[in-house]
Amino acid sequence: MSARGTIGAMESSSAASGGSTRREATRQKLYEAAVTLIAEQGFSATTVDEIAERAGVAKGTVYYNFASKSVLFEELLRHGVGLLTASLREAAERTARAGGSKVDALDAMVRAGLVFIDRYPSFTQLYVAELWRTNRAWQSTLMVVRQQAVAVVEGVLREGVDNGEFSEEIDVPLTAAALVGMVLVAALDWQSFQPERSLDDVHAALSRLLQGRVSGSR
Amino acid sequence: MSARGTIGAMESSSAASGGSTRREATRQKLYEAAVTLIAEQGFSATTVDEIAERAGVAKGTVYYNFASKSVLFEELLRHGVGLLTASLREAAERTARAGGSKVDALDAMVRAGLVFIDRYPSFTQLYVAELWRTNRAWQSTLMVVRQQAVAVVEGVLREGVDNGEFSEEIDVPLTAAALVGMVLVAALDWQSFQPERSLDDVHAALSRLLQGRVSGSR
DNA sequence: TGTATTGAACTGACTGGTCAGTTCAAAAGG
DNA sequence: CCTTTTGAACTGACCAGTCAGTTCAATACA
Repeated sequence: MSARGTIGAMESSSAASGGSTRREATRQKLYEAAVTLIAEQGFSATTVDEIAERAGVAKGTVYYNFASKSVLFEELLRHGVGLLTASLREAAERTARAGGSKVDALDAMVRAGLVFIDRYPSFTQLYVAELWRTNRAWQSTLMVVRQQAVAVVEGVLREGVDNGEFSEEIDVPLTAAALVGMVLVAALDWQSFQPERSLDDVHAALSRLLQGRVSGSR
Repeated sequence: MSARGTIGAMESSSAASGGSTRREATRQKLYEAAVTLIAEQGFSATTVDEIAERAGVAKGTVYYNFASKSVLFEELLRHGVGLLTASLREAAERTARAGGSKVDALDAMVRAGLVFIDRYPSFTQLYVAELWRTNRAWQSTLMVVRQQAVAVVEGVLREGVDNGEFSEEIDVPLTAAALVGMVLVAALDWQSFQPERSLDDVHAALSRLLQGRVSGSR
């Protein structure tokens, strides 16, 4: 229905390991249904019946394809963050190959982040909502997966410090977290409160902030 | 148990309007219990029985004091964000009175935000987790309350643009959201993953980022 | 002072409903 | 034929909200 993508388009590689295409297709529909419902309502408030209904599939099919509701959710998480990490890494490498600076790499990653959030807003919503919870079954999955994504940003920062482009005084992990937060919150606000704005627009505003071109007038 | 504060300590002013002290005290205990449980598990996964038990109160008491589970939650939200907004506003005014620049005001607000999150980590967690959900009963409460907080930051940015301290090209609402996000995510990460660090430490790192002292080496 | 009265605050067993997860025979699908 | 899907029925746990009854503390009264 929406023009937005669904987490996990990309396994055209179903030949390997013998996953049947039909099964993969219903799994896909289930992911898609689950991600939007859980983003809207939260995990506990979303029922398996709802997921099945939105996916246009019988309830039994859910349990034929996934061991439980939470397993379905965990696989969703792993899959989505995998996509994000790959996209960030690709952006960093692309600028590196083009001989760009580390600031350029950071900027490219900001854009990659925005593109991701634009494409998978529900997933992002759901991820943020769950990340800082404690006492949940999938806490560890979430931690692992978070570290993968943040590590890419940290890597670029560290390289920048090493080659003198960034100050030695910066706190790499904390700065990385802050940057991720900046993009995350700005993008979610963009989606929620001014969806008419273009990605370029948002990217430009964040670039400015990133490069300290805020203070100091025109 | 924890040294952390509870949302809403401060109504010692029970004399006015005849609010009984006893009732206020149990309300307080219920807030305290609810905020940590919901932060840990989410709204739907937290039962009223749990809240009552942790507050050391019978279930009926919850319903004597609040119309429903979600009303309890909404009042919690309103109360907590009220505290935050007041604190941000106070920080901005304090620097203004001391003749500080707008960057100083921003910096003071970053610190105020960190202090708040340090004091009420559960509340912050819960707030982030619910803010971007749609389809929820308290969506509108949340929006109102969010706008109050972000508006304070926007105000300072706008004044800075007006007096030439900030570039006219900055996008006020988006930059405000990005700044809030920066502090929020950095602070939550600090709490979750390196709680041993000092507030000053974290504040220094964010200041550096805020003032664009990241690129350009020592 | 001691005692009775009153209304607010609190209690916890109970109810009606919901939901995750199971099962299965039968029908596609390929 | 072998895999996958269907859909409906069922179970058992769990949970929000209710309500008749109890406690508390303040005030009135003797």
